[in-house]
Amino acid sequence: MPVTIRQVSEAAGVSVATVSRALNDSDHPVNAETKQRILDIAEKLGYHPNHIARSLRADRSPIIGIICDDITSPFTTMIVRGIQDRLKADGYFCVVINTDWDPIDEQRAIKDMAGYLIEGIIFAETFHQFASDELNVNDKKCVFVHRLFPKGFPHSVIPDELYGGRLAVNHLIQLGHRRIGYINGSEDYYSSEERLLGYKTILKENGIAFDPALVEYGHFEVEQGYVAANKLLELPEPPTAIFAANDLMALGTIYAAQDKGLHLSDDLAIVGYDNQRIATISRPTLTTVTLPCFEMGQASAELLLALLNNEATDSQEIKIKGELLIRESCGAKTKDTVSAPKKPSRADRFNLLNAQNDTKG
Amino acid sequence: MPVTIRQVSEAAGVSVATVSRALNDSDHPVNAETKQRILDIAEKLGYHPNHIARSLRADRSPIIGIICDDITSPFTTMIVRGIQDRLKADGYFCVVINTDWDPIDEQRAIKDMAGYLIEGIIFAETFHQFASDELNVNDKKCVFVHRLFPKGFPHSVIPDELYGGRLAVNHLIQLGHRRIGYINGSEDYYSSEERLLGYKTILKENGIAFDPALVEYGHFEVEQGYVAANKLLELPEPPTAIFAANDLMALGTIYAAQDKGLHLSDDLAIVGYDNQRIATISRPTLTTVTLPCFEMGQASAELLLALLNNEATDSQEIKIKGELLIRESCGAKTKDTVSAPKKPSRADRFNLLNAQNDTKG
DNA sequence: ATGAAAGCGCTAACAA
DNA sequence: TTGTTAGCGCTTTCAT
Repeated sequence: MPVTIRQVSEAAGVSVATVSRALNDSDHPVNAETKQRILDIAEKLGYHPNHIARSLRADRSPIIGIICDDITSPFTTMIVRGIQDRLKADGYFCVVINTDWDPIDEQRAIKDMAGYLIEGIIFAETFHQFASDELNVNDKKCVFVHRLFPKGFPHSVIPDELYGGRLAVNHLIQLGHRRIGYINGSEDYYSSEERLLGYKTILKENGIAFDPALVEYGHFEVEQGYVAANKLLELPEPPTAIFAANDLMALGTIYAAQDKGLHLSDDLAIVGYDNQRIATISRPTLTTVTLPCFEMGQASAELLLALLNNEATDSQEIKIKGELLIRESCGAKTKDTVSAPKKPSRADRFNLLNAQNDTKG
Repeated sequence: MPVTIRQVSEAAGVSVATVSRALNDSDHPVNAETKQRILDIAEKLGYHPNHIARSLRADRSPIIGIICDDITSPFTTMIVRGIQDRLKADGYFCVVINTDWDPIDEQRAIKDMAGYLIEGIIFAETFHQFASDELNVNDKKCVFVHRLFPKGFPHSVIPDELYGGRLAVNHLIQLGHRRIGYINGSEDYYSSEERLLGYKTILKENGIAFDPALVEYGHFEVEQGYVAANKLLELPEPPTAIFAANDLMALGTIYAAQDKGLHLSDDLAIVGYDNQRIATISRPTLTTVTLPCFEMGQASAELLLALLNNEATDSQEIKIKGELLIRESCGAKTKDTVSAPKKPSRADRFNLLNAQNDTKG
């Protein structure tokens, strides 16, 4: 049976109110000695506050809900981690619910969370926009990170796609390329439009004419990158560099170039996007623009905290910039290659020492 | 302001007790008509139960804690998803806490969770074993999935490593290979020992003598697979097939073979382990043994639920079997290659229809 | 079949 | 500076 505030009060010979005040650094004055004694006794008795009782009293609980379609998506995972890290610093728990793209599920999740007096909800990479009614009813504070933005919910965090497109293409231009192909993402995506805009503007700023023939589209899979790259490489005047809208299509581009007997990165330079694991282990390793998911998660948590404190009540759309990671695929100087031995992680080192019963595989 | 049971009772002209009974399908008899009326009114008023109040009363909350080192590790993510899915079916929320390999953090996490009247904790891939005191103090029910097993906590779920090793090597033997190299994981890991045992037993069962020269070790990185594969391929009598303890080292093996001008999979067959994303996009795609993380997560949730119902009180170590996925790297027949176009996921299809404001990238 | 009321652990308004 | 007490929303015992 857990120790309660009452038991502490009896042990200390004071009232529960005094104990509560001492334990919570209340504004209400408490004698310093008494306070210390209470703290000691609480410690000795192994007292833990009952958050449930506290929440019932306060009509709010230190839990934030994260609703996503599937935490298993690598981007979502990183966003969730960013949120958790930021909120942990403020003492919040995170409840994560997957909806598997089912708006009905999402509605139920919102209801359930409301029943738990959850203070706010972050929607992370959930690509549908039907659950708004439920949200309005329960008028929770909420933030949307990297997803569709329903009307009337003005607090969101997204990556700066235009900037990312500029970063990638600028790098190729700086390396001397003038004829640069672009394998864009699906045609009507926000990200695709923005990155294409970045591609166009940076070309223009460098006095390079935009050639529509150099733009292909794919839906973010290796094979589609392969097909698109083949089209580009078979143009009468093929590009000397290709920017792909994600690392998987960049890998498809590598395969296409290999099949044509091109030498990477002399005959063809490639820049990817996302900085997924594949970018660090492909041959050549991929120069790529990061999709700053962790930072986006942190920013969304930060924004939610501001909302909970009734700051930042006006509409806010925060854009997070990614960065360019230079690896081998453009031939630029780099130290980050597959043949460089990796420094073992903290976990690895621990495992090496304590692996007797270990099941890591 | 959320609707309470009191408001429903007033609207229905009955006592709160009756409402509570009606709402909870209580054993206590309630007039059928009255019950229906209460249900209707609750529905109309938009009543949601306040879980916090309910938990305070019941002295337990429908929340399960998941403690892991880092949810960002792909295996951990899948385990967590498996847990969530299984527990969702029973109406539990999951709170996920990352400890970043810090045992102090883990202890604090356990304390915090206890304060939330959490019913049980699942430790998923946390590779240290210091937090046991805290656990004992709070005597929560707990299950360990794919991690170190502290003494005295007998409920665990792990992959069947021996079986996995047998699966991989058996496949190679069936394809006619007699000289099979093995790039094992770090030497003192449980998984390494078990898989090596699988390798040895299946060889023996097929009348193939064990040759220690065919076994190398690496710490699960591409580069270490590359180095180990080179050693094996430079033996006086090199293997015709190599089994690598994870997909990354299998990729290193592909690179080593390529650098030696070997043709995959005619000159060298390769089997990996884990079925990570890379296995589906490498060239050749990797035949691999799955690490059944999702299923392990489900099983651990199942086990915890049994514990909470006071079933399964005796010691239990559940082993989950992976399966062999046949792709290109052994030359066995397969339909699963990189050039096969992928069927768009449900999410993808949705996005194609609703991508106006989409930020996917 | 229904209701009244106690009480889960805590905080805060009010009293002393 | 400390104590007393009401009450958060709910379930359940006891009474009717």
